[in-house]
Amino acid sequence: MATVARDAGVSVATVSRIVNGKIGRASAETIARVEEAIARLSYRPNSVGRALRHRASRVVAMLAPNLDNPAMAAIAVSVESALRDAGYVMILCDTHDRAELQDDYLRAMRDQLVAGYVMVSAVRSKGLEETLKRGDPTVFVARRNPLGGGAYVGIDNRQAGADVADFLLGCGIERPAVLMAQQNASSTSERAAGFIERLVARGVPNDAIRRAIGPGLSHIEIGYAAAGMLVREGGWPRGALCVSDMIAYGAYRLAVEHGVPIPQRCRLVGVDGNAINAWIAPWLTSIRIPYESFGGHVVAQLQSLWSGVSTSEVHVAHEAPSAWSNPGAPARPATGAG
Amino acid sequence: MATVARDAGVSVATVSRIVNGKIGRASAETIARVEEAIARLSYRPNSVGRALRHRASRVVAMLAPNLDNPAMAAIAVSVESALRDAGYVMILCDTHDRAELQDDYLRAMRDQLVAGYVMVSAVRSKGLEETLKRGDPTVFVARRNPLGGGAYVGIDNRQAGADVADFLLGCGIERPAVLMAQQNASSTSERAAGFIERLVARGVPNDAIRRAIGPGLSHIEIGYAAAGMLVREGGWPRGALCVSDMIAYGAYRLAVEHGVPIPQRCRLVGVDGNAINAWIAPWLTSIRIPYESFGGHVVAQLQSLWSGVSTSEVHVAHEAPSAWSNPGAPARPATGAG
DNA sequence: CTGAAAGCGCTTACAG
DNA sequence: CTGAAAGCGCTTACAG
Repeated sequence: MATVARDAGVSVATVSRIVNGKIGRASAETIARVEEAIARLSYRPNSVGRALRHRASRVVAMLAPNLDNPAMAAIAVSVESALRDAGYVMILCDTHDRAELQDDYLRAMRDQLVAGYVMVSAVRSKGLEETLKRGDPTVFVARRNPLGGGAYVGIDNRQAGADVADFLLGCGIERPAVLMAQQNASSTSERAAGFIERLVARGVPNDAIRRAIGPGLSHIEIGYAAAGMLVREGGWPRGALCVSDMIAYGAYRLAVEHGVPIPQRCRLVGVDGNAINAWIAPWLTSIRIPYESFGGHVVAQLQSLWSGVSTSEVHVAHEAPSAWSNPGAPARPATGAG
Repeated sequence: MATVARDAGVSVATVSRIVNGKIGRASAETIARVEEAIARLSYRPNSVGRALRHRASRVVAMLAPNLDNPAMAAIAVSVESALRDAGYVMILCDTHDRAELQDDYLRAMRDQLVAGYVMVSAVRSKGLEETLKRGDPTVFVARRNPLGGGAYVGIDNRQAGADVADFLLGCGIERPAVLMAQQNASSTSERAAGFIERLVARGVPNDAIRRAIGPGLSHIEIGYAAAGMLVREGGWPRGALCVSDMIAYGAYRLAVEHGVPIPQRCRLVGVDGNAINAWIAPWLTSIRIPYESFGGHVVAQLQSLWSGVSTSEVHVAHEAPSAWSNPGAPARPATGAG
């Protein structure tokens, strides 16, 4: 910047103003000279100097568990792209769903003077509490703030669960089961709750709804284990809600091992609608969550926080349960007929 | 830091030295006092101030196309974790395989004073040329430097292709085909080349090897399209190399639509060995690339570059073609018997 | 309309 | 063994 200033015969203050578009009645001639110097020297403002001065960078931290999950990857892609359009870049932190790692990252990100935090499926932790208390701009995605309150982007999980209940009942499956995780996140437990509530409301006896709860953190293994428990304690159900697509994948593997045809013998309904399903999981019905639209909402929430506007939860609409459809064609909503 | 200094009754220079462990014969008493102050005030050094002074941050930029590809996600996870262990954080830039976006990011990352670049499947571009000319620490992953030279981490793609040729021949499939992408990356074109070379070397007439080349950027759609071309021009082959798992997924979809049983009627062999295959793609044989080990190699390469040591290419060993195996159990290498 | 100066948080020769 | 001072690249009240 000093070089540009010298080259253009002005002060660095002037260069700074012009670079930042703060040209309240600046002389057109000066502007031209400076811009010419900038171009000639191919000068680019240094983000770090700027960040130090502002005490905030144009970097946003995204903390997420396991990118291995296609749903997480989809969120990351979407948020990254939306941030970029808004002039920010994203540091990706893989927390593996572990509180200590989350806190390590939270600290490291603070040292980076990040402009905000995107917490995907955050877990409760000391550091999260402090971040929130400090008032740092934070938006929660997919899983609500475990400490309550705060900006949030996600679907109405209870409704999604209810939709699956309606769908399975509509398929003539009168005693569907539910496969879920032991470590309960708000999102998946709400799906299960909404599912069960609706079944009960429609006349299914509460104790006729079989619940299988798999241990661990990996949803795919949870699905495999939960399906195993379910089958051991009473055979394959005719249909089941898997609270995430990954859980459905795990259950599928067991079905293949048992030679149980899916979906003919047991209809599995997942939640996420991973893009890959349309290619290699013709057997899966899933509630699609439009993760590709999450980025825009997350950035809007952040911008509200930055400008001091209070934010509320954003509920993105999910889609009806649907299965296999033609590539390129719009998703074919499954009719109740199964 | 000034606060800590005041609190401990020393200068900021002293605090800085102690924070950075530069305690050449420092008085133990001073150290204790400073550390106590640091703890009391829960002081943490500011990365941005540090970066400005050093003119280099502890941030590494990773530029990758489409995280939607599980292989890319696996690389991102691995690199992120290895960087973290080395005290760095990772900015993730999704280039969508487009040169202009890659250049935008390269510029933005330079402004961030990133310590290095991890280019996953980079494309040739002006900005890449400049970055390299400038001598910025850069390591290429999966796809070689399109401009030649440079640090690289990946498998021996030619050998992988040859292995698939041996495998298919060993299955008694005498006229296997190959499905590949039009936009040729070094990695996938080397796989195809190694495959064909080996087939020819083992007596398959060159013009008996059917090659299907799909257009576009999305490997899954490339696979679908390429399979379509292949089938239209001579029916389903008895076996094929798909130069990536995603391409195999695309081909699989067409097979399902055609009612062609995979692998009985047509054995598909992919490359990547995505973790998900073991759960929902029992029909796929794949060469597994141990992406989980890439992070360590990438960081080692970067550290060499930082310390001015010249680096060479790192070739990670891939695994033999294998299919469906028990979860938790070691991958069962497929025998030639099919 | 523009410049001089202070300061964001840190590090590092240079003195002492 | 430790401190005063300069400087990394930028922004912004304050003067003029």
